[in-house]
Amino acid sequence: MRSTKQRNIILDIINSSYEHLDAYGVYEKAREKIPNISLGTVYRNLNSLENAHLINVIFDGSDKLRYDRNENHQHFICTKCHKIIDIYDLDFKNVKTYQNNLVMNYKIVLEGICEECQKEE
Amino acid sequence: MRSTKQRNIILDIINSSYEHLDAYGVYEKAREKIPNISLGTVYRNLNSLENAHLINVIFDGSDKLRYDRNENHQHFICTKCHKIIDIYDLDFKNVKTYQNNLVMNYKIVLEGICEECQKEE
DNA sequence: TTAGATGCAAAGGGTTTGCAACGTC
DNA sequence: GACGTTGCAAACCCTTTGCATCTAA
Repeated sequence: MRSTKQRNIILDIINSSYEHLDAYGVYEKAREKIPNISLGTVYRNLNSLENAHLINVIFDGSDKLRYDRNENHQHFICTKCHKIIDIYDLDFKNVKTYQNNLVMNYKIVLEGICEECQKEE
Repeated sequence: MRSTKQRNIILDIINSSYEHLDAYGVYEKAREKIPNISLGTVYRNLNSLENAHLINVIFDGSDKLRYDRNENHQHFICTKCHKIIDIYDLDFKNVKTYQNNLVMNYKIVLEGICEECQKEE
């Protein structure tokens, strides 16, 4: 993965933002630095940065994906307005509320390479 | 939420399946019971069943959503082939592998209603 | 030099939606 | 009878992709 001006700026935008931007939000911020950057470039870089584990994707329950710093923390996501709240102090025993947010359920996902895919190539 | 033949069958398909079907997969199975059911009806019911917390949505990293029983368990998701493996015995301390699957990272999401949305209506 | 990256625009495709007819309560 | 639900098809819109050009290494 080469280092390009576009890729560096996109990574910097995500690393310095706490807004959990979607792809278009990243695009808008990137245009402030590179006015003629294309949305396709933003999408391609978001994908490659995520594959390289340099950023994270969040599915917030809406129809678009959102992007986040690669930093050890968890999320509360509102199922009504899709707000994402960072959690740095998760106490996982009997979480019924987090701060003043009502927790209805939780999801834990382990991500990785399955047994079959490890065998390939 | 009314009880309809379509909705009952869709719920039954998900409750009796361990395949983590996507919407089209649910549609195909539903057509075996109701040949003229429409894909729109499947989508609408998947959404309303999920809002009612009767089923769960899984984002597997591909471009489509997948649906799952509402039962207390967790998932391993392969980032290459998007296979989903049910986890019933998660030991959350230092998970580097789950069975023979290589775990690269994990995500914990609490879902619920945020403080602001609780005030509305 | 050359393989990967970009800009542009069009295509793709999963999901949503408008509407008339239907079914549930 | 009122209103939620369905079937159908079209629209939506987020995301991907083909291609010529550019650029990092």
